[in-house]
Amino acid sequence: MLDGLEAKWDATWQSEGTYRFDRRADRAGVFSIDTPPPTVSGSLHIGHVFSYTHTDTVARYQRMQGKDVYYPMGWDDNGLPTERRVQNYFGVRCDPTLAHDPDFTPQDPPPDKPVAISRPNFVALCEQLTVADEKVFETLWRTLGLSVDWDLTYATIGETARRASQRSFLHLLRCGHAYQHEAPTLWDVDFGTAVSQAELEDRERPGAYHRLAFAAENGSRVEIDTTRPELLPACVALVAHPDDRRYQSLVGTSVLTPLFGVSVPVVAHPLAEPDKGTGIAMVCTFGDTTDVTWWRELRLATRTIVGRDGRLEPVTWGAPGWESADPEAAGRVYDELAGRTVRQAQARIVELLADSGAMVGEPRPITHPVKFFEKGERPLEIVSSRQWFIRTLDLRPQLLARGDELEWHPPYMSHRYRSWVEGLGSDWNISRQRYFGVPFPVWYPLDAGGSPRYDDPIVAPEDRLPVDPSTDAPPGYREADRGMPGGFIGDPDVMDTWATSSLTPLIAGRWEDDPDLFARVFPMDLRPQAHDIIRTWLFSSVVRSELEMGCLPWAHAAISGWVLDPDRKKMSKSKGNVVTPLPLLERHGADAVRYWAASGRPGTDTAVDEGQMKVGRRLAIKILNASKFVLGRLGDGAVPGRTAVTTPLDRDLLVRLSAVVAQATASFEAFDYTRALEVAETFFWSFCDDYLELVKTRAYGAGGAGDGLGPATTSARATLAITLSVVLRLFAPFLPFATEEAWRWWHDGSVHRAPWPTHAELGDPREAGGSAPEDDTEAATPVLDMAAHVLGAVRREKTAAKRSMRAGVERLHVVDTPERLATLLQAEADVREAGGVAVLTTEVLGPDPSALASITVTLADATGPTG
RNA sequence: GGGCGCUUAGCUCAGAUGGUCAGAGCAGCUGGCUUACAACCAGCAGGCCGGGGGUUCGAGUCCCUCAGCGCCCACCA
Repeated sequence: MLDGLEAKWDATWQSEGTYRFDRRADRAGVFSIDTPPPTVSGSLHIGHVFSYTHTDTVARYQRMQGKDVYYPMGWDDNGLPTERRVQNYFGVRCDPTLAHDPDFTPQDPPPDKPVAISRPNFVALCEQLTVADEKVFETLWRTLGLSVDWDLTYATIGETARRASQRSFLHLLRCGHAYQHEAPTLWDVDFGTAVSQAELEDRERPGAYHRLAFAAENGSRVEIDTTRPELLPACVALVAHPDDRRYQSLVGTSVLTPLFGVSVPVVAHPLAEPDKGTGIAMVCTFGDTTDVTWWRELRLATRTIVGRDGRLEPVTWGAPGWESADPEAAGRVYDELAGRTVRQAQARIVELLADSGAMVGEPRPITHPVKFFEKGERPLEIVSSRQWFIRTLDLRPQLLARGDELEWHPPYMSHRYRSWVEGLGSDWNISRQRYFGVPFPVWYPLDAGGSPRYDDPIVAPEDRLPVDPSTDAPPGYREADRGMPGGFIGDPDVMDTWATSSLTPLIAGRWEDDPDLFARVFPMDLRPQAHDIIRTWLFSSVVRSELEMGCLPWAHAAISGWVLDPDRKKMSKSKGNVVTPLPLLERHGADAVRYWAASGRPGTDTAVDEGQMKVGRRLAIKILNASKFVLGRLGDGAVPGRTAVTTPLDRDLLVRLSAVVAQATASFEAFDYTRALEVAETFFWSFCDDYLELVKTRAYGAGGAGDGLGPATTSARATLAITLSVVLRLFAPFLPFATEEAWRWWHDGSVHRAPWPTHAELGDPREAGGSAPEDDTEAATPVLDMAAHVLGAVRREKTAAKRSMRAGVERLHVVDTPERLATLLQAEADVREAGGVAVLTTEVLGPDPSALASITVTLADATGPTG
């Protein structure tokens, strides 16, 4: 019954342009969504389906509310994940020193040993592969029924995105918000690139304290603890807390490093922790970020030894900056270390220290947090390099204010943003020493000696963007001048992937490329995203919008949770517990999977639950069945309207439905799609179980034939039609396929373009029936509740007697208050029909306070009555 | 070390501003081929709302505290 609906309606929606953005609306009439561009080089997993469904329910709701929904789809294809995938897929590696080869084609099958190719060739392969990946994603999204306008797609490596990234960078450069700086940089030696604070993660790693003895001027020994003895040659000071009495007399003096005999000052700084190790620490250039702080604030010397490849670089002991009490001895020791990785060097220097007697005791193993690039496998090193930065530290007050201004769903997610902004330690490093990314649109002139003048960059003209300085020549130069003395070189770096992703509100809105469109969609209404990238994507987007536009990029941030595996464990490739969505979609259908996704509340981590999907599938089937049934009762004539609803039971149902509409609407306005689904579902099941059973017969019409229908029948038919229409629309955001199918059985257009139901549309059915409009507050026991109550008693009795639901009831005797009995009698005929009751008698509850209401059911052809 | 969230029937979870709030759905059990629906329907059973203390006439619902679980952040000596 459900099978095949996905393909059928996807094709119809596409051909009818159901989700096409129509740019006639002004900003107030538009609901714009800054859709997260999924990383296409990653594998599809169920988490994508989860959060994108959340957004889609909101998009569909807004569309039905009459908003022109701007719902584009981006593909995040720039950056490291794509590079890695291309290297493996084609068996290539990028060598930026090579020239572009226009005739290059990748080998098939890929060679065992990677072929070195130029950056333009490499980028072309990246583009080729991502296009194929994007097709796979689009197919999945369309199967899932995302109401995206598929004419509005962009890629983060695409021309629009490159132009926007470069243009914004040039703006920042002009205003001084971007700057270039040679400084200690967190460096991944395997990827050969700098990384930013946002891409770090701490991992607990085993290490060891090594206690080393330095020689003080007075001949005594000063002992420090270090986990990185291999950095001893890079030691530039010892540091203690200013209040630490043990070391106060040493501060201001110098000590000699063991093995290398370098004289280093003993200094004081409040960051030194008296109870950590011996309370006095060795400062190296650079072992960790605290070293950088000390080095910068105390203006210490610079002696760097770790190179970009993670190995110790050669050093000339005795040369300026490398003075030693015994340069020859220092040189001999250092020769043992140079060229080794930090790990190898550590093993060797520990032996040398032990032999020299400078090691105090044995190394003491500990575990401690070590900084890693989140995608990396080796601890980060800190090396000195030239990088581009965006000033974020100075911006903190504005960023905090913007965070308060943004409406967070759920609200507590704002804490993560706040704590991130408050904890910022450095400006945002946006340059990466990689290849598949947006290049910096600058060149550097070469002086007569062929050295680049970095402080005098040549900036690309904005009307030429996007440019690639590795293949394009700057204004006033010819390509032949590249690399020649007096010529130029291009900036070799590309931007951090977040430097582009942070502009998605601008890129998706076609900022400056299409100012008319941009004015209609920006600032966007909604940024949906997961909570793990608040510090990266959300944060950086706020930064860029603040600097570029001086406002928030969106009004609302809807933060979705993660999908956990069925055992509630976080899914990860390494654990092998990643759930792929396609088999689930095939097994249960898109509506069913969407139902499961929508049952995950905003911000809540949710486990994959096929049981929920089965429930969703059942609901979708029920909707089709109930629709078929209702439509079958409506007869051939015109469907009567709301004014035909006169029967108390029917009016009661619509009152209840009106409340459901109000709740669902309020929930959607608060981005609580789960609640909206819940209230619709609860109503729908009771509608099927009780109301449909009660009016089944009446809706047929007594004599059946044509024009002789009584008002009771007309009332039932009107109620059924109105309710079905409203219910289908309430479910449309969640189950777009089943609702569309049922809707088109009796409508021409799409349910997804139908107006969202309103209270006004349902009206006040009491009023329509001409009775007691003031009755609202004193509804007493609604007719439907009373009828369902009695019907339930009849069912219970039949079940207890192990009889069929079709079994007749000889006599039904109800004892209750006069008010409740009166309510019941308003639906007497329906109750009797639904229960198969021959005789219904009532008895008013006596004044005796101990008297109890009761229902006595006497089954036909059966034994003992009970109550 | 700081912050945030969670702890309610076997399972997954609802329970605004404290007073029909002890709920739903799965699973379980008992029945029924009821002319919309057997991938269905009807019914039943199920919990001292993590522990302790407090505020209140009254607390899953507010405050304090303890214990687990999860996540985010943090300067690697």
